[in-house]
Amino acid sequence: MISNLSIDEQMELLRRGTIEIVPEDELRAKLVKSQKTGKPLKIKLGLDPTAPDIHIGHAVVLRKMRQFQDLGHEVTIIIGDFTASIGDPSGRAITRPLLTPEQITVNAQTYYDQYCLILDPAKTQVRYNSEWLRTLDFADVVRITAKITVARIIERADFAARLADGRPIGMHEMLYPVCQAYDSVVLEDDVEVGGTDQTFNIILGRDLQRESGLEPQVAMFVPLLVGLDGVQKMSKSLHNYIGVTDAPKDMFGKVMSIADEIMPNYFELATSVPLEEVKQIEAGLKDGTLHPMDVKKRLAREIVAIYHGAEAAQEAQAEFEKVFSSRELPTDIPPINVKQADLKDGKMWIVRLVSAAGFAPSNGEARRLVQQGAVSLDGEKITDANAEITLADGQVLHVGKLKYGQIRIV
RNA sequence: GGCGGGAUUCCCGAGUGGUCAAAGGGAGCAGACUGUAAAUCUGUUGCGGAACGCUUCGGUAGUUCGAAUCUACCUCCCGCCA
Repeated sequence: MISNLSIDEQMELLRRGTIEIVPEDELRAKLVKSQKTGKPLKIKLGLDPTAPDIHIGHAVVLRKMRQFQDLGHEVTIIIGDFTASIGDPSGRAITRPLLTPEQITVNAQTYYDQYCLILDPAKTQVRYNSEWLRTLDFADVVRITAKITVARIIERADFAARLADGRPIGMHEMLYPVCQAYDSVVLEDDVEVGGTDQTFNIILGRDLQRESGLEPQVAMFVPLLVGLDGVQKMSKSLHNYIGVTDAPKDMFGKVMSIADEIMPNYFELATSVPLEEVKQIEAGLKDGTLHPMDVKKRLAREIVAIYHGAEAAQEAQAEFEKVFSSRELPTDIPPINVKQADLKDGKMWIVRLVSAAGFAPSNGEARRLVQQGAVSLDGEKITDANAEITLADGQVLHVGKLKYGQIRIV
């Protein structure tokens, strides 16, 4: 059912959190046509099944897709299983390693499970681009690539940069945007949504559709969500992400660790808090009537609630306040199993305990942590790296700020 | 195909025979201060129950009392010319 909201209202909704819609009047025209004919628009989203975990940065795009679905349109997810064997050069300074078919299958399944948290499965179609790309023969490839010039390809920012710096570009990498553009030709989609790193690829899709006699897709760009470090884009490989399947308390904690300055950004991109309210919050932060920490707690609640529900969000906040504000022990402390056989007269070397608990990757690291005062047992700090500690069931080992474990002698 | 340049630790990057587990910066980790924010300060960042012990400077084989540093071959990358 196509929404009967006015086109202006729809545009208003869809514009939220986008950087650019190319071109905006074409989107409007498509919406008008769809409303008149009752025929839903086809919205395309390409996913590269490389990182098996979806984080709230990806969610920005997915949530935009969800809006389209709520307005009655249809989403097609393209799992780039074929293109993953090329490796998306987007934003990459170096050539990506290739994935095996097995990895791709596993990742694609994980993806599916995760984006169902955001999208409406009933209005989501999933296609694998190997379906059409694998069957092309070399003559087809020549015919397609003949429509694109080399100058056009190397004007792409990351290629240009690599060229200038003397870093290698594989010929196959130039084919990546071509494949993605060809997906749009096959799909005959109306709109493609993507992060700004997809600018070139999506625009190329427009060109190739036009060249192929189709009505070109509208390109919608959403900003890349900045990661927890506040500097680089959120990404799994940079370890600065919040996964959509993260436990509520982890999600909450991660949000609390972001820089104050990026809060408005997160409100706009990662929550459904009305834009007007976001503006008020921003103003409140500026004139000091709102305390940044309170605002951040609200933000954390909003985000956790999207993926785990409001109740879990409340609990996560309570737990957070308990552990970090009141400095009490967390509710659930994972056990550290210590074998009776590893004890000598009931004692264990502190360094071994820390590394055996998995709190340090090596004894050297564990030793350092002890010496730097990061380790305590039952609240008592241990700084002697040679200490032999008498262990008992139920003692709580605390390392650094975040790591807790409860001794269990087995 | 010809000629030239290059590969160092998580990243960048110094290091041209011993004083090199390898400067400096980034990033990370820990501590202090805090709001698990930022900023700042301090310490730390190959392994090892730690001994000047072991393993590391693209790979292999050498030269040498001694190699990240010299030689040969190999692999990969870059540039210019064709």
